[in-house]
Amino acid sequence: MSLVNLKVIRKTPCELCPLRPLPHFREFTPDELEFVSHFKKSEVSVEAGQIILMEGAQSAHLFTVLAGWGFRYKMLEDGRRQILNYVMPGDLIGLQGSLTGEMQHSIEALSPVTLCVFEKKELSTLYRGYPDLAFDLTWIAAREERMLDENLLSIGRRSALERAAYLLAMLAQRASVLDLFRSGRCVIPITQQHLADTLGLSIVHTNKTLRKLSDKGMIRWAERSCEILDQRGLEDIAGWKGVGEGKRPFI
Amino acid sequence: MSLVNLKVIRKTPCELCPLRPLPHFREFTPDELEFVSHFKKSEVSVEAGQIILMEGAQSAHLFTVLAGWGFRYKMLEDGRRQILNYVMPGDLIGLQGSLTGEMQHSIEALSPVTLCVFEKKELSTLYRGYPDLAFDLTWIAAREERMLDENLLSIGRRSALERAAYLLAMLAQRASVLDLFRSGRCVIPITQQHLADTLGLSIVHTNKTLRKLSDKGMIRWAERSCEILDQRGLEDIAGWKGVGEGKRPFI
DNA sequence: CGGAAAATTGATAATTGTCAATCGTCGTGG
DNA sequence: CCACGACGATTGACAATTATCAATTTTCCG
Repeated sequence: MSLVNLKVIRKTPCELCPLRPLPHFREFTPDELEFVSHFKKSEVSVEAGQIILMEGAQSAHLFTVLAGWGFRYKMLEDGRRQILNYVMPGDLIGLQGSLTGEMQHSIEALSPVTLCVFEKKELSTLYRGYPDLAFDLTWIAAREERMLDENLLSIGRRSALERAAYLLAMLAQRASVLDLFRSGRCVIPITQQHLADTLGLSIVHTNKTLRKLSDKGMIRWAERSCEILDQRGLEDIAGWKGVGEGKRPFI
Repeated sequence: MSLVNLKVIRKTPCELCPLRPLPHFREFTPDELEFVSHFKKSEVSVEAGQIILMEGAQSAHLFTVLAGWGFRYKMLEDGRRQILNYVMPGDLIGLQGSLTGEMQHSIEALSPVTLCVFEKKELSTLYRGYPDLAFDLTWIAAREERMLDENLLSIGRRSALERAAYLLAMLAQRASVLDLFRSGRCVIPITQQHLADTLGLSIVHTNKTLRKLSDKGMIRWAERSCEILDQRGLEDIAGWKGVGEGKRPFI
């Protein structure tokens, strides 16, 4: 079981979900909202550094991130790690494992994370009774696919500097539509080791690459996290124009 | 419109689908089979080298590959190309574009390809009336996600030799469960430029890397395609044990 | 005030890319 | 039938990028 280190806490009613009011997410019908409210079984919190889902596990649950940052990754037998994508509030995790039986990747918390807990076995109820939500689930899977396509393009064909710029710009953009930067400062809770394992670079070369971005005044490191000072500049280096996602479903 | 160069040909009835009898695919109920039969509007064929779907297009259709090989890719503005994945019989293409409105990647035929044509706007009928098929669609999207995860791990963390071995072993495995190698010989219709653009390597280095695999007697180039002679050997080099997929849905 | 984890740096090595040819195959037109 | 051109495969020399090694230094946290 993969929930060993999770702490169950009280459940925020879906009607009061802090994410739903964001203009970024699609509206629910009252009917859907009620279903999801029942679909959500509880809420758990995880500390930074803990593993939320482990490759090979057969979890009975899936989760939506309510708060905090995490990352999905895979490892080779000799320990090399590749971070596949990051998860942040509104992201559904564990769907892949729920469908195909066994998790093919692991997920770890980057910061303290709060999760809504759903039961895998109730998915069939969702598919039978709520076709719009079922559609949303496919949409969500397709969105993840699109992000992976972008990452693959980046790792396969961009230089180290372009890659780093793309990654940071993308993270900043995803976070900003979630209104995650209340402080006005755009801070990503990540270490250089995480970035290296995402970019497919060594830690040393990652450091030297980030140094170039620092020298240009585009980012700054502090408190084991990265502050984005010039998102537009990063996008220019990457040759990437942020995706103007309209509304997006979530569960 | 993206169907400019497609040739419409007669429609093979789904009841006589040559793929369905394969042990690799899940069974349909008679009800589902009838729906899919109506869902399928026609059949088109595409020549090798032609583009099936273009990034940015808003296709009204989605397709299932009935025969032939193709590949999904993205390009940077300066022409650098990254192949994201390959498509082969049984694969659904265009789903991502159908959901999010616009294709985010292109798809090109590697060999002559035959496609079943479906209409995007009838997806809602599917979701409302056939929850099991809706579930399958999500499953299919999750499967693509899983393959991308593997590719990302490979490009990010494996050496050139390991990467090439992984890619060829993976393609051979996917093709073999489709019974694509009737001749007894496992031949992949691909050029070294395609492999290079998949592996994130230059064409020259790809050539030198493949040379090492040839020298070991694991592969052989002939007629602009790659014959796999020692699939197990490739898997060993890659440190990858083929996924033992059980039955898999398709539409 | 430690001690551990993260960030940084310089030197050197390994990997991979670029350039510039050459060769082979195959289809086409003379 | 052969010359020709296009495309793909191949090769060697050299350059650029990235990795590895081996410290330090800094920051964080108890």
